[in-house]
Amino acid sequence: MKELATVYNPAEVEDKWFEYWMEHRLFHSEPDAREPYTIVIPPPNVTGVLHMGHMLNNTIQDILVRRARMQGKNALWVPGTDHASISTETKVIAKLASEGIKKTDLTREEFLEHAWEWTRKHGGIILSQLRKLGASCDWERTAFTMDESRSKAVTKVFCDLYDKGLIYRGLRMVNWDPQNLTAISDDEVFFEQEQSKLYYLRYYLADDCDCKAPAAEGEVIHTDENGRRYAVVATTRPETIMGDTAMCINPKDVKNTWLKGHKVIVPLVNRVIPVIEDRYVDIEFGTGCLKVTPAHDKNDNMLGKKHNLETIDIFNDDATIAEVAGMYVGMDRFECRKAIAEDLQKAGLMEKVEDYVNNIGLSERTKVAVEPRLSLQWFVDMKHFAETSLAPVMDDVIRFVPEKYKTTYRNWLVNIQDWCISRQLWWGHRIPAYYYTDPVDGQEKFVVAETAELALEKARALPGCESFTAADFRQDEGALDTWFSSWLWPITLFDGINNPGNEEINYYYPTSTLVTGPDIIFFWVARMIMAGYEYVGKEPFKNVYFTGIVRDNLGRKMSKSLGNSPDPLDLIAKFGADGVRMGMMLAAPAGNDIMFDERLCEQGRNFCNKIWNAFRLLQGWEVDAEIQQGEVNRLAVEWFENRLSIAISEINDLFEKFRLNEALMVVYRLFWDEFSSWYLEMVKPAYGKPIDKATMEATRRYFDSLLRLLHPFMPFITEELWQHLDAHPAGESIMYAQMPLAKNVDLNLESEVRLAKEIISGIRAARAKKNIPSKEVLKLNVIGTIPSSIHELIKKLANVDEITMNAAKDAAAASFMVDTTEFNVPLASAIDVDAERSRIEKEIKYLEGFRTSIEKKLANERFVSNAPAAVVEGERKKLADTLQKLAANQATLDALK
RNA sequence: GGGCGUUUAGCUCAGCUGGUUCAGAGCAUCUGCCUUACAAGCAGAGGGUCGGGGGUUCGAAUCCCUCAACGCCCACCA
Repeated sequence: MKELATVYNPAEVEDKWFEYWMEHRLFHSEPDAREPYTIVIPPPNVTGVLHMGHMLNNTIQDILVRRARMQGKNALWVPGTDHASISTETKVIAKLASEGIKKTDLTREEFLEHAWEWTRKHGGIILSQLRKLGASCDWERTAFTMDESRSKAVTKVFCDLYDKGLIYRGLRMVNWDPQNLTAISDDEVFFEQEQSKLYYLRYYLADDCDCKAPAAEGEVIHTDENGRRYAVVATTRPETIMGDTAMCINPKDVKNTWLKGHKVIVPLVNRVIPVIEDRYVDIEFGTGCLKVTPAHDKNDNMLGKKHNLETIDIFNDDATIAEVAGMYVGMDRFECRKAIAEDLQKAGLMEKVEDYVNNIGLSERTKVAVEPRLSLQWFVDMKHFAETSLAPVMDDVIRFVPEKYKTTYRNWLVNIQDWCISRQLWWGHRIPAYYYTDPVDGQEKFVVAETAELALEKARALPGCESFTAADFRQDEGALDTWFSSWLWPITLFDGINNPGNEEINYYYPTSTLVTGPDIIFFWVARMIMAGYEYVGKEPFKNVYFTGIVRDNLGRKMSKSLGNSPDPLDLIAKFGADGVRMGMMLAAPAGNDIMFDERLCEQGRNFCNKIWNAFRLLQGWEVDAEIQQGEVNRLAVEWFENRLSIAISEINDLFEKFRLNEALMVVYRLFWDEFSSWYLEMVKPAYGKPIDKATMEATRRYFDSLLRLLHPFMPFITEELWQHLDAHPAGESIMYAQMPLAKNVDLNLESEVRLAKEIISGIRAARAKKNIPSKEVLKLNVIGTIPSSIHELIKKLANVDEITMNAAKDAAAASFMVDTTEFNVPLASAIDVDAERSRIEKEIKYLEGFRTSIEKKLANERFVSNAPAAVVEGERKKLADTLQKLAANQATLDALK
């Protein structure tokens, strides 16, 4: 073996091993007799770039999948990308715009060609970045939500749900994105506070002449300088007055009873509208008068339906004022607001304007204010799905980690709204609805079918349509919401829609664990559960692990706009993939946000180096088969076996609870403290001396076990060293080495070595305090006894050449206590009597206080009678120990005087 | 407006159904060491009245009430 550098260099080994894993198809899985362990990747946007959120998410998935693989399961992690309908279309439009091409200049086919080109060019970048991280996905299975197989399934499901009556087409209020010119679902709208104005508008009575009755008690009647009466309406959107078709008051509103049964005139527009009454109106808000614009507000629309009001849609698709408005035509909605406000002012129709903070809905993608709009769209009836998908989560058939998200999930399901799935976009799965004009009644109708041919067939069966040809049909121009394909992901990856009951879906489904962010619990997680029960009759996954949000060290969310998100690839270049993985995981408490700091990666890198150097050490040892295993080595070997088992049990438990950061910390400390700082020091031969065979073999075995435990977290360095440790035939990998199992623990041995370690630390502390070099050999006097089995160990690690038990107290020695036993280290130089005395006095004071508190407790009749016997017994033992310690300290103090 | 969560050492977090000296870990800090695996290291040390207040209890970081700060989700009264 050639000499290894003193510093681990990740760049030299990472690509090499990834290629090795790929070359030998070690990530690949096929159904077999083993228990499956399946993870499907939350597909990142096909044209996206890897960010820290992906890093965290995918590191966790990789850890789970690698561990499962090493536990003998048939582990499969399926990668893929999402076509991200709106996001990608927006990007393509922007790219075309930069070339001076407008989407409207292109045909659907031309546009899609550009989009595919863009996808081919940028798609897969993110997947290759994941490889850098070491992601052990079965890359041969890489899927795309819009590839042939997935597309076919999406269309099939649409038709099936339509046939079942669970998908319908209807005119509904939807959230309209006037930039992308498409409807979006409720979940794609986010709200932001905005500093705006509340405009108070005058609505004159239309029939003022016959209602001059004096104001009744509590009435608030507005009258202008000419004695004409008017109502005042407060609105944030004066530009919608052209769409007003009523004014509404609360029937219980005393202020406004004088308006009942009258008609008012819409300012500027001069249209006469009725005053209606509805309890919906908040008496306290503004003046208690609400202008009703059924075409442009969800609640107004509800009122419109209830009171049979006319609906005037005054906006074009792009939220400019439409022809029907009759004024301000072509003007942008916000321009129009300004213009109208001015005109109202000039016309004396503006009572006042107040500053007002309100929440406005913005489109998640374009950040443009959403326009509530009546529109013919396709919806999924969610009531049915809500019924099937609530119980499994509440009953932990599907386990949510952390559990708190069960509540979130339930709240959403019980208030569920129908899902608007149509988008006026081209990039996506085209809606398989075909429109035609019915020759019988001349009405526009449609058929839903998987293909145009089937649609034609279906239509020909209808009366009067027997002679239809393809030319009589027009396919719906819209595409489906991206999530309408994502919700099938765990099924379509195994072809479970097109080919139900096939071998793969039967084997890999339900998948084991889904790792994703809580931000898409509704978009994706909930809907996958719905689709899972609908199409496979089983839950899509057994566990859902929700990761936190990655924040910077100031607690700010990492984002492109803030520029506080490091480029993951830069981090990998700097610290190595293993270092970055470890840095992320150290900071990722189960279910909480992670406060990421580059220094964590530094810690990861340092750890790699520690592992590397531990390997260099044992690699340098020479074995002499002739020499016998000494007492110290025998003890050390047995003891570390114990430590390993204890740690393995802890790790198993932590993994079960998805507390991966804590599991990592256990391995970290096992390797660094127990193995490197203690075990290796225990068995390390003197310089230039050989080591016995038994110890060497045990040590190599332990190192091997440690590498296995570490491998899920740090795949590269562990593979590199595992391959160095022993010669393996080509194609073998630590990836398939079995995870070590816990053995029975010898508690007696454990406590003996713990005692030895504390004594050694005591001696080292005495050295440090007295500035005694570690090379200087000392003696140890025990004022009492310790097991003889640990004498040699103490001598070796504390550099002591003689241990005397039952020794007399020596006032001139440095002293310390472990448990109730006192130890003296005789010193050549005089000790500082004053300092020593004051230290002991302090100790005595503390012990006295402690004693008093226990005595008080034991003197308390209610404690003794109420507390469990074991607790009382424990207190008695504590008291006895304390008294013993006090006596020892007092004796030392006396001797110093 | 409704719901959920967080608050423990300088930082990031553990502390389960109250009770073993329970106040812990890692990092950072300080002191001493270039000891022939590793200075990206070794050895040692210091550091917190567990957000505030009240209550239950023999006993509270842990249970209850209340207040405060921060964060997230849902709703969206014009």
